[in-house]
Amino acid sequence: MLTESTLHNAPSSRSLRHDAPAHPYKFTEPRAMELTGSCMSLRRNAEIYRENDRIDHVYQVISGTVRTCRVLLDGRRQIGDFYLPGDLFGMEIGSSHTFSAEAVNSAEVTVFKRGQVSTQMWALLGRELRRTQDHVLMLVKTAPERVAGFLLEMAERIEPGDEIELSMPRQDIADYLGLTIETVSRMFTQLENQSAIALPTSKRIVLRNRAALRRLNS
Amino acid sequence: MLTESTLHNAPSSRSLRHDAPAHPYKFTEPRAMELTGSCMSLRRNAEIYRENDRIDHVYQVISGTVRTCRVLLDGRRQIGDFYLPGDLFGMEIGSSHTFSAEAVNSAEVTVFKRGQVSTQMWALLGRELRRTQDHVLMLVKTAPERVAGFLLEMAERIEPGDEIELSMPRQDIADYLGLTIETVSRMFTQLENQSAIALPTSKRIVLRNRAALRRLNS
DNA sequence: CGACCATTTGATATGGATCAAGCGATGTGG
DNA sequence: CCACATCGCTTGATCCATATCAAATGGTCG
Repeated sequence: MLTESTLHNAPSSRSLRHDAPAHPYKFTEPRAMELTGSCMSLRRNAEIYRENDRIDHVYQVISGTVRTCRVLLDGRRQIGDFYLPGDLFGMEIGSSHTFSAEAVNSAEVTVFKRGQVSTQMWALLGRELRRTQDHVLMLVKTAPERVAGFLLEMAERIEPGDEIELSMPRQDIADYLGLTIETVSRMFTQLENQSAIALPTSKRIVLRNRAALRRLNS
Repeated sequence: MLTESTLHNAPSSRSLRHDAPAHPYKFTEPRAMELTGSCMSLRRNAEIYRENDRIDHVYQVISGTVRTCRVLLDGRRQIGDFYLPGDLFGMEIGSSHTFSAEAVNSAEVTVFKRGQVSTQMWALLGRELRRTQDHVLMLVKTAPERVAGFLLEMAERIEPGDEIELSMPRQDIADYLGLTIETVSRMFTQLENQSAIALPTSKRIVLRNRAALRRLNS
């Protein structure tokens, strides 16, 4: 089984990206070091791997949140998925990644050579497929449905409780749901007005009426 | 390797569906028989398997086209993918299907027990994941981009030539792209006006300017 | 021919994007 | 400690792409 290495490596500060497109995806952060079997500490927006990089590792989130994404020529960004503590990611097929992976905020990640997790590969790939299929379904729904679905999904993944802490900023949610930040924000306040949720702070969400959210989620 | 059985079975006419939702998904067709290792002949819109059915087979398209889909409560339908001759489908993880599979038009399909293709499972699953990821990316684009992308994708899968025969009706294309038939139709005529394509008939498409399509596809 | 279905075309409505401004928290320097 | 810039989020006003509603066209099969 997977074990967590005790090694800790500060992210290297080599290979800064100055070529990032303008629109919403414009970070200029150090690229994370790739040390097999070790635990990497990542700063906000640090890259773990990049689109087109060779695939030869699998990663596990120890703390924080990781996102995978692809950027279109014109700067539109699509977030493939969010990975929370315990989740494995980096599982793609072929010789190179079609997504890049980045830390949403400070995070720790354990890196494995693919061979080390070969017995889990099957389950991993299946989980990935299932989630991507659900993502497709989400993208054909209306804005309130997508946001309600997102909240239910996060609630389910984080805790059994009714209060959740969204680790990602609005822009990430928007890029995951194929909406704009303004629309995401409006949907949140709309849900709040319907008292389906409460927003003690912008990142903290209380699910006050799951049934209403499920109804929206259609 | 996979071999094509010579057995031919007419689709059974048991288990007609009368409970189908109203909106665009309203077929009332016989459900296909499931005979292991055999070659099934399917009529238009015949079901091959249904959402929530137990997963225990893998299928290969011999002739015709197959679509996988999911239907939301309110009747909105999402097509997961189209499968053309030679393609394997039915590959999902878990105990039951999250999609149903149906013949787009008359089709022949060979059925295998999962064990028979276990060595291909890995590649299959990977291909499926990759295509689903591309589908997600497609769904965040604009209507002209989606349609251009769809045509390029089909052209690539069918032949090296510049003329393609779309086996599926506009409604299926619309449900695949998350658009309406009207919008799909308008995009076709728009592409025709830009002489990026020609439409000798509504199902036959000549790619007259792939570069223009690729530019749109962004 | 005439019924039926798929597709196209046209007119209008609308959900979400875009553009622009306001607001609240956090941090920095004087 | 307080101006004041900065950043992420929210709110408002307007616009536009695509949906919706409705009708015309065309193709197929009896």
